[in-house]
Amino acid sequence: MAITDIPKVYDASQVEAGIYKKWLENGYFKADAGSKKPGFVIVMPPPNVTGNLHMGHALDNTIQDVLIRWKRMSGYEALWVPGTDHASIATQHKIEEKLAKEGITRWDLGREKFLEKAWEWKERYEANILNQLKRLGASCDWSRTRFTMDEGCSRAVLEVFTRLYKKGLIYRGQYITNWCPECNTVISDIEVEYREDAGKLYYVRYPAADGDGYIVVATTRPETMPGDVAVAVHPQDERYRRFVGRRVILPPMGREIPVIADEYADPNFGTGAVKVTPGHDPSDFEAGKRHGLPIVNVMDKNGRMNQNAGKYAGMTRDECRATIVKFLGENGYLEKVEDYKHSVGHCYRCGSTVEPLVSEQWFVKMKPLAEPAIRAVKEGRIKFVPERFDKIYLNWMENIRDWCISRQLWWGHRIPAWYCKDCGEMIVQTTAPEKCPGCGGVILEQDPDVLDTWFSSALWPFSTLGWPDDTEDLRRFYPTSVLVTGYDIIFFWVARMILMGIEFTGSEPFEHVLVHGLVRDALGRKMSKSLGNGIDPLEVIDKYGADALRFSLITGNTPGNDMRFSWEKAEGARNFCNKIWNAARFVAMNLEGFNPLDIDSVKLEVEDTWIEGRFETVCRAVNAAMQRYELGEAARELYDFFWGDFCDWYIEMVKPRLALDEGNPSKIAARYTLWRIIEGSMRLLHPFMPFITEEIWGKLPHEGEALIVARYPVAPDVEKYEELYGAVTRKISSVQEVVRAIRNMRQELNVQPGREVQAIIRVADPDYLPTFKEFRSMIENLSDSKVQIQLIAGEARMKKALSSVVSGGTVYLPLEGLVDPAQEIARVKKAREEALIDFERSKQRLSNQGFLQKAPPEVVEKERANYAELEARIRRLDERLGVLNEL
RNA sequence: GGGCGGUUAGCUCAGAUGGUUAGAGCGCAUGCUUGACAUGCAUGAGGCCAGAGGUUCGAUUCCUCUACCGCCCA
Repeated sequence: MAITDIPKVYDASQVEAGIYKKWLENGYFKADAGSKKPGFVIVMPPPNVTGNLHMGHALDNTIQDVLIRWKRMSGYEALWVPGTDHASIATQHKIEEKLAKEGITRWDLGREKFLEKAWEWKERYEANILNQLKRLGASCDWSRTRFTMDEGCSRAVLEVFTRLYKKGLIYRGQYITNWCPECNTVISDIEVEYREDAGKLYYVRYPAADGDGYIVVATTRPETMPGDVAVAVHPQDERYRRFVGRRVILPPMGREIPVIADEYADPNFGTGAVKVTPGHDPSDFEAGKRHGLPIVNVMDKNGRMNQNAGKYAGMTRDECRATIVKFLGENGYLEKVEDYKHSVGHCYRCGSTVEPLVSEQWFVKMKPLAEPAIRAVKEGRIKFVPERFDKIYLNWMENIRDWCISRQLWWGHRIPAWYCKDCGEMIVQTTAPEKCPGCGGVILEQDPDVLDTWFSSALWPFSTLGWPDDTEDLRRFYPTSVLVTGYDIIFFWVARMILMGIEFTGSEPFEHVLVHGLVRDALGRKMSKSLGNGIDPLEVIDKYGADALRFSLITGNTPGNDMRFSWEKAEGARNFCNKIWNAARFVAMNLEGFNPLDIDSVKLEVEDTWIEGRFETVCRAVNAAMQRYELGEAARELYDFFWGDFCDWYIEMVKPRLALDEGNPSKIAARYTLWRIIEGSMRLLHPFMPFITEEIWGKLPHEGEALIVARYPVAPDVEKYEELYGAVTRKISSVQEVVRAIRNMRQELNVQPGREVQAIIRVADPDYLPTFKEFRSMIENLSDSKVQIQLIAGEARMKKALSSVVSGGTVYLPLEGLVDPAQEIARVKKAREEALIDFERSKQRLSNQGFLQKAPPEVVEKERANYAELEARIRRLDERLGVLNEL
C-alpha cells in the first residue's frame, strides 16, 4: 500500500458510515439463540421517545457497547436488545406543548385523535433516536428492537396487571396521592421532589367548644383549614392533656372538631398542637385512619376550593389562604405569623407544587413483592457496581410504600378494568369483556386512566424477550447479564424491574447492575435546557467522530461517579484517534511487500520482546479492568501503552532496522513485531473505538472477516512473565534512562535538535556494561548522539562536561567550549539533594528493627537494593562535585 | 434528623489487599516543519495526597473525629 493512499489526518466522517453499514449488512449485531456459546445479554435502558439523545444516553450506551463488543470478541453469544420507552407523562407533555402552539388542547382533539398524534410523534422520534444510537456505533441487535407500547410489551403489561390484581397485589381505592395541577394527573411518591421553600408558619387559636380556653395550632397551610377534622396533641404533652377528648371550634367554618392524642404530633414543632386535615396531608391521612376520622376534601383537581370549603368555594389555593388569614387576623384568631422554611413537594416533571389529594387510584401492594427483591441483593444474586448502591437500594426497598400506578393521562397503557353501567361491577381482565358477568349488562366502560410509564419498563428485561410467551429468546437469554444505568433511576426503574422479574419469571432479571453517574458540563453543572449548557452528542460526533466521543466519555470515568464533559476532552480523544491513525499509517507503509501471515518464525530482538511483554501486560490489565467494570482504567492503560510505549519508544527504536536490506532477519523481526502489536492493539481498542480500529484493521494484513468478530486478546499466565520478559524489560528501562539523561542535557545546553552530540557513558557497575554495549547504537539513535562507553572507576579529567548519574554509571556530555562551572555544580547539587532525600528515607527504614523483622522479606530485599543504588548514585555525584570544585 | 460520596499539580481526574521516586490529560515554560503524526516531537516547572488523632515497623491508602462541597432519604 502506498503511503499516499492513507491521508495524514484521520477523518472520521469519511469512515464511520461505511463501517457501520458493513457491520449491519453482515449481521454481526444479531444474536443467535441457537448457538452453543455462553450468553452475554444486556437490555438497553430504553430512551424516551420525547426527543433527542443527550450526553447521558451517549454515556450509558457507550458503556453498554464497550461491554457487548468486548464479550462478543471474547467468544460469547452477545445480545444487546435495543428499544424505546413511550414515556407517558413526558411525551404527552411534549405533544400538548406542540398542540398549544397551534392553539388547541388535547380535549379539543379527543382521546382517539390525540393518540393518533401521539403515535405519529413516537414514530418520528423513535426513528430519530435509533438513528442517533447508530451514529454512536451501538452494536445492538436491531432485529429485536422493542417499544414499551408495542404489541408484545402491551400484552405483558395486561398480563402482569391482571395477575397481580387476582393475587390481591393490585387494588383500587381512595387514598391520599400527589396531584400535579399542571400535569393534571396524580404522580407516585418518588416522582415528588422536595425543595426547601420560604413559607410562613401561622399560629391560629382554636377556641374550646365549651368556652374554656383555646389551643394554638401552628400551620403552614391555612387554606386547608376548611378540611380540618381534628386537632392532635402528643399524649405525653402536659400542656394539652386537659383538652384531649374535648372539642374545639374550627375558626373559619365554625364547625366543632375533636382534640385527639396521637404520637405523631411533635411537641417540639410549633406549639405542639397540630391540625388534622386527612384530605390534604399524607401524615394527617394516616392519623385520620387511626382515629376513624372523616376525610374532608376541600379542593378540586385544578387546585381550586370546592363546595366543602363553604364560602371559600371557587377560590384558588392562594386566594383562599389570603382570605382565611385575613379573616383570622380580623377576628382575633391569629396569634402570630413567623417566617418558616419548609420542604415542599414539587412535580419532578414540571416543577409545580404538588397538592396532596385524596382520590380514587390504582395501587400496587409493594411489601410482598419487595421481600424477595431484598433477599436477591442481600444474598448476592444481584450485585451493584459499585457496591455502595446496595445500601441505597435496600434502604428504599425496606421502607417501600405502595405504588400508585394510575395516571390521568391518555398516552400509555390503558388500565384493563371495565365498569358496568348497570350494576357498577368492576371487571379486570386482559381483553375487553362483552358483557357484565354480574348482571349481564352490555354497557361497559373502560377505566379512562393509563398506567405509570414505569409499570411497563419494570417488565422490560423479560417483556422484550417475549414474555408472557415461552419463547426461545426468553429461555436462551433470560436472565440477562448486566444492567447499565444511572443512579438517578435506581428506585424508579432498577428496583421495580427486580421485583417484577422475580415475581413473574422466578429469577432475578440480571446479575450485575453497573451504575454510572451524570454527565455534567465543564463547570460541573448539570446539563439542562434552561441553562443552555448542554452539549449535543451528535455535534461532537460530527466534529470529532464517534470514537472520540466514546473515548472521552469512557476515560477518567469511574463507576457510580459523575463526570464532566468538555470540548477539550473530546479534542484530546480526537487527537488520540489521529495518533492511532498515523501509527497505523507508519506500519502500513513499512509493511509494503511483506506479509506477516506468511512468516513461520522470526528471531526477535530485545526491543521486540520488550514490546511484546508490554502488550501482554496491558492485555492482562485491560481484561482485568473490564471484568471489574472499570472501563476508564482499561482505556487509560490502552492509551498509555499505545501512545507511550508503542509510538514514543518502540516505533522510534525500530526505525533504523526498517532501513536494512530486504531479507535481513532483524528487519523481518521488526516488521513482524510492528504488525503484531498494531494488529493486537486494534483488537484491544476495538470495543472503545470501534470505527477507526475496524478501518485500520481492514487495511492491515489480517485473518478473519471483520475486527468486530475477531478474537479479543488475552494474556497467558503471569507466572511465565518474569522468565520471558524480566531481563529485557530491565535492559530497555536502562536504555530509556540513558536516553532521557542525554536528551535532558542536550536541552540544558540548547543543542539544536538533530545535531549530533558526543556522549560518554562511564560504567560504574560492570553488570551494566553488556547492556550499554549492546544498545549503544540504539541510544545514539534515540538521543542524536555519538556514544563512547568506558569502564573506568573514578572521575578523572571529565571537567568540561555536563553529567547525569544513571543506574549503573554516569553519562557525560563533554563540551568543547567553556561551560559555566557554577551552573553545572548547581545541577549536580540538585540531583544530589533529590537522591539524598530518598537515600535518607531508605536508610531510616533499614535501620528500623521493626521493619527488618516484620516487613515481608521481598520488601526488605527491595529496600536494600534501592539503598545500594542510591548510595552509589550519591557517591558518584559527590565525586563529580569534587572534580568540578577543582575548576 | 438519617445515610452516602467527594476533598491528590493552576484546571479535570486516575491511583495502590498499607512499602512506588504519587501518575495522566489539559494548561504553563523552553526548543523543534526530525520522511507516521504540529490533531505532532523533545525537555522542564508544578503536590505537607483537606485538617487532627489512632492502628502499624511503616498511612496519601485502614479506623475515628473535624471542616468544606455535593447527592439521596425522611
